[in-house]
Amino acid sequence: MPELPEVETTMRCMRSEFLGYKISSVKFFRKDLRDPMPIRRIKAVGVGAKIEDFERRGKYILMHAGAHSIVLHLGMTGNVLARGEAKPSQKHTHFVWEMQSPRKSSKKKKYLHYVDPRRFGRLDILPRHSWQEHAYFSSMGPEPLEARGLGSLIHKKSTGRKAPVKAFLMDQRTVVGVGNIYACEALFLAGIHPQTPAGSLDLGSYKEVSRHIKKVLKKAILQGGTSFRDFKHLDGKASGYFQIRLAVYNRKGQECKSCGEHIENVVIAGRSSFYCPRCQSL
DNA sequence: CCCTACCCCTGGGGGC
DNA sequence: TGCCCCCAGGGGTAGG
Repeated sequence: MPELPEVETTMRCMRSEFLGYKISSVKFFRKDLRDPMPIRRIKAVGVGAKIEDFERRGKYILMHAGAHSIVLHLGMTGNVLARGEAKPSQKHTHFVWEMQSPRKSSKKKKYLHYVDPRRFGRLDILPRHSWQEHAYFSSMGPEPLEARGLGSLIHKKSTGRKAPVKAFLMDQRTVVGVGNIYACEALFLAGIHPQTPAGSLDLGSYKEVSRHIKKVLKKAILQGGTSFRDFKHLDGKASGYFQIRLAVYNRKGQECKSCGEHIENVVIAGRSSFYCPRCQSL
């Protein structure tokens, strides 16, 4: 599971591999991920379509092709591979699409493999002209790296909210793309305790959190996305190599890099949350 | 509406 | 070596 940086990295890799390619045939090895996959529609209108544009919105990847947009979400363990052969290279490969180069001279086939052990991912196909109106997207918050005045936007939404600020930030209606890792990291950098009621923070605090959200996401994108076990680049190599130095996430009991205090762990809205009790006092 | 608990699923790691 | 329990980057839904 990728958060925004991993999804962005995957989308960019897909674009560089497959932009302008036609989906020439598809093979599915099961019928559902988290939901049933629209296999008939993919076969009916996806096969033969040329992918003219790639885009990321929140944690979704969009492949725009003709009158349709193919939507892919990687869930927690989804992964896209670009390979030279159709044969699945690993367990939990759920579909393989044959991709045909737009250049006549290139007769070498490429194959898009989708691998997802936990199958929390999602595949759908929507009308291209109205994809943004679909429930996946219609209530999404702003893109953190594009929105202007992000701190003010978030602060405005926080009015009256009693939920912990960390849960509030991870809600995709507040702002998209912030998952468990980067929510912990951004709150640490901003010196805010993750259990602080969202509505009790002032504009200045939200400006500061927003600044750190952007900083952390940008840095992760530059490094190809943070990851632990499942996120890989399209060539199948693990990107742990690029792993970002995390200040608090997954560092329970270890020393805070800023003050030396031990990092603590608490469950907030069902998600494991890490913070420094001295740097992030309530 | 707001908020939390629970669920979907497989696999890895630690304790015994 | 094996078993068992806990945990994991997301997000939808049910129910208080």
